[in-house]
Amino acid sequence: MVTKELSDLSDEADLRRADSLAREIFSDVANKWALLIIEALGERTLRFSELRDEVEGISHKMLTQNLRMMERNGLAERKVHPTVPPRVDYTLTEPGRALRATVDLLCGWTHEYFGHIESARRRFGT
Amino acid sequence: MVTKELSDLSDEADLRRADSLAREIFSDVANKWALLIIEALGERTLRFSELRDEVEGISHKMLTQNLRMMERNGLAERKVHPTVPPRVDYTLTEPGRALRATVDLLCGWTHEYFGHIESARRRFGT
DNA sequence: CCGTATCCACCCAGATACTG
DNA sequence: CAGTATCTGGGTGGATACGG
Repeated sequence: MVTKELSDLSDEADLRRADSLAREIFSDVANKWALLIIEALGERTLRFSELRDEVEGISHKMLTQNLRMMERNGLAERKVHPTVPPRVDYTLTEPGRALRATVDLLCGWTHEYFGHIESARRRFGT
Repeated sequence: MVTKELSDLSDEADLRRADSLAREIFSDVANKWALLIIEALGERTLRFSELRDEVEGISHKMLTQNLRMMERNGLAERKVHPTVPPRVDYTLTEPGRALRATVDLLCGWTHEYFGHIESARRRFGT
């Protein structure tokens, strides 16, 4: 790394930066569309339009926006085929696949506790 | 269950309802504040004000809002002590603790891939 | 201390239209 | 087909105030 002379002060600064970066990553990832896209991609590679069909209810805009975010964070790889009509494929990278494992767990949880939640809501009064 | 005579049609209807319910639960849970609150609660039981301090940056409003949601879905239990000043304790229920296990994994992921993400961003150009 | 209600500024997401 | 830009309404969350 660069410029690491005054260890005490810069260590604290590093911690703060790391913290804020961690929170930023968390915010990026902990949102419904991102997680649904990751789940949709799974092991496959899909084109933009296939993803659009796969992730029910997502708009063109939200899809591109989240795909950019995922590319930026190195979660997905974007491969452009210079054909006509154009074709763009998206695939999860290794970090993306690791993240998907946790998303799978979340989906599993939803399935497992579906009944609990339904009845909890009834007790609560919808 | 009630009113289940015409099996074919109501089965389809059930699937649709189950699906929309699943998506609703997913949306409830897949949001940054909910996940951070769950993580903050952990095994402990905390009062409202302690949670407020623990979950950095959350507003009074967002905290109550998410806690209500979690109570409604049976993820957390709310215990009011009729003292003065009032005191309200929150604890994760069993479903909530199960969910926390997946959140822990997500946090672990963030920590593990921190470096990957940082460098991916540099490659991308911030 | 905890909860709710009101107000309002801001952001976000959808719609639309246009490029390559 | 995929991506970008612009516009706009409605939702969202912060601030504030007040009640239990």
